[in-house]
Order: sequence, then structure tokens, then C-alpha cells
Amino acid sequence: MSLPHAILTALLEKPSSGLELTRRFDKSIGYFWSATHQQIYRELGKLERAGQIRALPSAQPTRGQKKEYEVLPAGREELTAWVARSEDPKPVRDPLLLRLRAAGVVGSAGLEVELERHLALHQRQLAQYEAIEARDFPPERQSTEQDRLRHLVLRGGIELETFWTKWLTDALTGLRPGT
Amino acid sequence: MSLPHAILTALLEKPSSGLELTRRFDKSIGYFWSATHQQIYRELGKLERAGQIRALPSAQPTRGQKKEYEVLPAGREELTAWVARSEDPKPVRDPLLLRLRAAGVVGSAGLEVELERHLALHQRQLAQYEAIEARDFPPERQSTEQDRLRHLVLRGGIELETFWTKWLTDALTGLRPGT
DNA sequence: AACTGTTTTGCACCTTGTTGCATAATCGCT
DNA sequence: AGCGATTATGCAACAAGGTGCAAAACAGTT
Repeated sequence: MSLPHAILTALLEKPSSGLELTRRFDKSIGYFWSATHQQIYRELGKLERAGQIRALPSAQPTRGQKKEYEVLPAGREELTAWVARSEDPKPVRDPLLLRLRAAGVVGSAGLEVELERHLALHQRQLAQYEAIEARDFPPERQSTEQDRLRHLVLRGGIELETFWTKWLTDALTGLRPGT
Repeated sequence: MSLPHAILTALLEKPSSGLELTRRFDKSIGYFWSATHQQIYRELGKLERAGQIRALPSAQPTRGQKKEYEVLPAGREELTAWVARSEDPKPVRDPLLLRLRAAGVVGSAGLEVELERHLALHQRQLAQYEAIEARDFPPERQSTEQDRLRHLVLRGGIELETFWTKWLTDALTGLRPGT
């Protein structure tokens, strides 16, 4: 139940059309909440029907024609409430950990290549995040609360990727010696 | 597409009935792949129809009566292949990071309590994992590959929870000073 | 004006996960 | 034998996410 809130956040940052939203989800927002254009259009429809957003009056209701949305007061209230809402963290659900466990039962043949592939992917992502941090958050210059919050989110991404690279490295060295 | 493989792994470790599987998912397996009894029964049906598992002959096909399953050769082969299969890591999708971003737009009122609650939950989980590690993996005594793999999985859980407690602590101190 | 490609929106369908409830066997108690 | 709690399996309906494809508008080209 987070997609609508992701969309509300994005629209508050800047009113957009469905396609623009899709592109923004592919970039920055997608770093912690991914979504396809299908999900986005569907959700935009729901949010509009719920009176939380509306299409900017300029747009006619025909297909294939750009339609920009903005957030209505009800939508902003909903988002504000959601920020403070009590919601338990979901239990971890990671296929890679599961595969290690499976490897314990049927043998780890071929797993090493896959771990190396993941390691490379995570290292690449980590480098990308660090580049963003160097560009957008140079040391000793965060003033607004929004800046600090955005930086915290990015730090989350960086530390998560750091965790994966470290863990995968450990796994690879732990896997090689014995057979 | 990981649930069937989680079930195959569990059944290879020990043939079980649906309810027993559910209990094992609530405990150890659920630490990295959670599932409800509904999902499990549905998937057991599918796996049986696919010829990857079968009910132990002792059981009659009536409702409400225990039915134990074991893995067939086809199931073991499928699991072996899956361990080495190339499958990209899913992009991160975390509501809490999203909420920080939203807080940057509508203000972080009430967020602190929620972060503290999550911090406490993650600390508790971390302590639990560390207890398991101390009990099951005392230093300098891992011989079999299965032991080493299981330990790696547990280390993954421990380091993930460590990440969360650290990040949440940072977030809380970063949130308090300014408005 | 007809064509081709791109932008933009959207429908239909499928899989996975969740919730609530129904039903059958079993066990202990009296 | 009858009652109630527990064990065990399962159906139905729904919500969320994902894939493939269709279709309308638009823009440029000839």
C-alpha cells in the first residue's frame, strides 16, 4: 500500500503526467520504490476517483493525449497522515539467501558465478549512489530539513549496497576453500 | 517465483505436512522467506500436479487428515538448477525510505516515534539472531559445507539487522537537531 | 494527404501474496 | 455417545505487481 503515497510525494515535488512520473520512478524514486508505467496509470486513476489528485484543467479527456496531475488538499492530508502511521517492517524475503540455504541441501554447483554477478551489480549500484552523494551532498552544507532527509534516504541506499557487497565477498571466500 | 523452491528445500531437509511446513516457515525459513499456510497449501498442490513432489502413500485423500509430502527426483533437479540460475536482484522497495522522502515534502511530524519503534523491533530481531549464532555456530567448529552455508545465511540476517539499527539511529539523531 | 515513428495513455490477463471463512478429522473430557 | 477445543486442509475473493499489447494523438517526411 505504498505506491499511492510514492505517487503523491512525486506529484507534490512536481506536478507531472503519467509518463513523466514513470521516468522519475525509473530514476531517483525508483532507488527505493520501483513501479511500472502500468501501475502508475492505474493508480493515478484510483487517486483521481478518490479525490486526492486531479488532472490540470488544460487537458481534455481523450486517449493518447498528455494529462498532468496535481495533488489536492485531501491527498496532501493523506500523505501527511501516512508519514506518521504505525506500520511494521515487512519480514525479509530474499531469493539469494534462500538459494544459499537450498545449496546446503542440493549442493552449491554453479552458485559461485551467480554470486560474482550479483557482487558486480551491487558494486556498480554503490558507485552510482556515491557519485550522487558527492554531487548533491558535499560535506558541511546541509541546511534545510528536506536536504537532510533526502541525504538520509541516500545514505540508506549506500549502506544497503555496502552490506551486499561485503556479504557477497564473504560468501565467495567462504564458499571456495572447502568442497 | 521462489516459494516453490523454498518448499522444495524445506521438504528435502525433512518431509512434512502442510501444517508442519507452515510452522517451519514461521521459524527458521521465515527469517528470509515468509509464507502463510494458504500459500503453502496452494503451492503444494501445484508442485504435486507438476510431479515434483508426492504425498507419502500412507495418507488417504480426505480433507482434514494429515498428508505428508516428499520430494521426487524431478523436484530435486529443478531445485539444483534454480540454485545456479541467473536471476537479477530485485530493486529495493522499502516503505520506510519512502516515508522519509515524503516527510521531506509534507514535514516529518510524528515520524520520530515510528522510527524509534522500528529501531526497537530491529534491535530485538538482531539480538535473536545473535543468540542463534552463539548457540548453533560456536567459533572454530564449522566442518560441513551445509554448516558453512547456513552460517552465511544467518550472517546475512545479522548484518541486515545491524544495518537497520545503525541507519535508524543515524536517522533519529539527524532528525532531532533541526526543526 | 498518406506514411512512418514516437509519445502517451490505457485494457486484459496472469501471478503472487493476503484475509476470511469453511470443513473434516482427532483428541480429551465427562 | 456427546461436546468442545485443537489439528489440519482447503475454497473464495481480493489486492498488488508485472507482461504484453492496443490505440489515440502528434510530429516529421515525402
